[in-house]
Amino acid sequence: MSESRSLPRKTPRQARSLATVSAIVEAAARILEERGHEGFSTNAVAEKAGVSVGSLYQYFPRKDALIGALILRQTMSLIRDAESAADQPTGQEALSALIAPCVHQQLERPALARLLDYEEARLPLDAETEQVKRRFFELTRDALLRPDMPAQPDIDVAARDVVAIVKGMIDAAGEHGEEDRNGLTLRVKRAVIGYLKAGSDGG
Amino acid sequence: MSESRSLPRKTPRQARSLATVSAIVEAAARILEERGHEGFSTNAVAEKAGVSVGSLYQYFPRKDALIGALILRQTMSLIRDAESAADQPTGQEALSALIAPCVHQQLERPALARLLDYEEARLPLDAETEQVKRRFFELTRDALLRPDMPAQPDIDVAARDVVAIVKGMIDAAGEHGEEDRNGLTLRVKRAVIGYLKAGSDGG
Amino acid sequence: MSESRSLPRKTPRQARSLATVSAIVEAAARILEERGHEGFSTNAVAEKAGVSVGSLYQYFPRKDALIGALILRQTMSLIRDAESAADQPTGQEALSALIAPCVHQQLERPALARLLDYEEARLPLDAETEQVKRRFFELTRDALLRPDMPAQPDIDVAARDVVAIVKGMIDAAGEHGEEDRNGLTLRVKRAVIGYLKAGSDGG
Amino acid sequence: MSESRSLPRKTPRQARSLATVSAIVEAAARILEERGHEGFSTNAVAEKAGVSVGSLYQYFPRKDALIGALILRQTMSLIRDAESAADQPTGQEALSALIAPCVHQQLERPALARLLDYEEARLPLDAETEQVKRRFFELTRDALLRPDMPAQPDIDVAARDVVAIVKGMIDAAGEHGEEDRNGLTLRVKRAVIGYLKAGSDGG
DNA sequence: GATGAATGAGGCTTCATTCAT
DNA sequence: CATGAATGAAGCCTCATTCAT
Repeated sequence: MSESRSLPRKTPRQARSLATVSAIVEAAARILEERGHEGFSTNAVAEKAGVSVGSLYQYFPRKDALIGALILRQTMSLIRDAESAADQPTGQEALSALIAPCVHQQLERPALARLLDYEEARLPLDAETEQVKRRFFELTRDALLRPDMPAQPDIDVAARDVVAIVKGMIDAAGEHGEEDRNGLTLRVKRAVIGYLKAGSDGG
Repeated sequence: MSESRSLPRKTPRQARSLATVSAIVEAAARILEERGHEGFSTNAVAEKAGVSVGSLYQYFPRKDALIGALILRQTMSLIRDAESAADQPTGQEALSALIAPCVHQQLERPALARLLDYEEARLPLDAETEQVKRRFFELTRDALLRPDMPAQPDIDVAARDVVAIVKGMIDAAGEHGEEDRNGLTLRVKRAVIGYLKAGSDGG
Repeated sequence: MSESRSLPRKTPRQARSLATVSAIVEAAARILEERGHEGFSTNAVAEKAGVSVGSLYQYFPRKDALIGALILRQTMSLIRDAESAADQPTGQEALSALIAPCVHQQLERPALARLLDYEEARLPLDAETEQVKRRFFELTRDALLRPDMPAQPDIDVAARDVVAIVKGMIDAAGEHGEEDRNGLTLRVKRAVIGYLKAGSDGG
Repeated sequence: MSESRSLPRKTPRQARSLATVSAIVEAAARILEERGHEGFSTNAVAEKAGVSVGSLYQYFPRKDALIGALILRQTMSLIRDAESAADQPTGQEALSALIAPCVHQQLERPALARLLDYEEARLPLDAETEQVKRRFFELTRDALLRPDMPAQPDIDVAARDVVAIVKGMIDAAGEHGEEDRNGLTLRVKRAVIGYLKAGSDGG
């Protein structure tokens, strides 16, 4: 609905266009990582993608749309992995299935993750992205409602807090250059469980 | 003592200039809040501060120095309040004394806090700021070492995680428009305690 | 081949841009002549060239590059004419063939010549310009080595002095508003011959 | 008459002021040498002179006046030494007495000399400076009129050419980093004599 | 007279965006 | 559709000059 902000101005029909679009998006990611916000210019992205600026503007009506597309790409990639949480037998396992992809994505490209985080807060996101993000929240909420999880007085607040804890810890780890994904995943899960337990008995 | 990045290029000698400097810093804060990064221009800051750009550059050698000064100001303000943690009889109370000022600062000016957070990661901080930040970390570490706190296998990791949890939760709250400071403080503390307990018995 | 200081940042591929580039260079020359260093601004040059500043910066990465290109243009123009010196049968004629183009260029646009002279000393020249200048020196040296020229104890010193004398006299003439090119050429040649004769017999 | 351009706005009566003025002028010289035109700012000069900008403007109404004063200082210093030419018994000796101070001044501070040369051409000089320069020209003319000098068809043209030759050679030497003053003086004299001889017999 | 804080016009340069080819 | 030259508003920053203290 507010598509003008981040969706490609024209949905690519041909394979070539698809390839172009994803080359551009990946180039955007790389420029962002390598040069930060300061060096993130449409010309730089086009050059790295091996296309002309004109072509870039064929698919992305404005600079922000590039970031929007990037956010969508990363968020969808995250949710694809996180969906498996729904299939886990226990809450504990569901939680792990949620945290692991987050850790993975953050430590895979920490600089990118951090920058996109910032952008997510700044930019008006398009409907699709919002929906994907909502889905992640729901998965979290559902995991917390599993029978093996400590009961929470307010499940929405709990879910929000859990997401915040996960985000906060993982982000700090990325910034700190941490590389032990399993260790980090464990610590994050421990924190979440600790929070849930502490909250279940009236806090 | 002096750091090219964020310290005033000229230490103000006259009363007039002291006023100018703080007017500029506060103007920078306001512009950042109201217009975000995009609208944060030296001219805008100077105008809002009621001085000329020239004056601004008399005290801040480059645009980034404004942000640096702002970060220092906020960090020092935080630490001033947080120092009381050292005087608390118990770890529990020390923890509260640490969390409360964080919550206060974040909810007081959420947009500003979030933007400065981003800048802290991006900018090379001057020595003074680094030291103040280290001090906050030490206060946290000391609190966790109190006898009434669950013992941690690695105190530094624990302290870092605690800081990350606090930051993550408070930041999310600010973004979400939360206003109940006491409630938030309690939830954060609960999360921290939960994490510490979960961590003390080997996870 | 490429030199960051004065070569166009982008080699023009289309006919359009070739025209743009030379329009810019000529505009630079004119602005320099009409307004001197003080009035030599990129905006002024762009305006006089009838293009936008952006276009100017598309081809010249910095202001100095404009001057560099101008120096190269003038030096190449000079050498093109001076090359005929190599074909002259006698040293006397070769000398004339060297001096005449210098006089021509200086009196054609005296203000420009003088300013560029100053810039040549100030700016780091790119490889191509250096080479062209070296070529001029070699032509001079070769002329002095002809059999009809008085033998010199140190041919390099002699060549350098001759170039200095020529430059000094012509520059002064330009500054003085002299217009009689033939007269000037003769006087300069006389000075050079006088110097060479005086130097040949041990000084 | 056109005093506004370079004379101190107020003639210093007190010893202290005199000291201040010459400190400023020398500071100007140093800044010019060390940082060239680009770094030559009134603030830099004031700082190096150890006075405030305000004080500088007390004595020099505008930036150019600094350069004007510097030119005057150097020119007067030159003429002071060159005056001895008038006392020499022969033209040959008078010529040497003229050339030597030029060589001295140029090689003493080559960068400064070259920059001032450029300024002399650019700036409207005040009456006093003009007069001092004229005096140098007269000394040269008189030397050429001595009986032991080759007769010249046009004495003014000859004097101008001689000055140009001297300037050209000495300047090139300074630029080239030459340090042998005696050798240079001899070569310059040889060139001048050569020119004069060549000119005396109708070319 | 001296000081140095303040001014603000103006110069350099970038970069999102358009559009002729 | 692709290209890349062109645009020009806008941002950063300097520095000659003034003036209140």
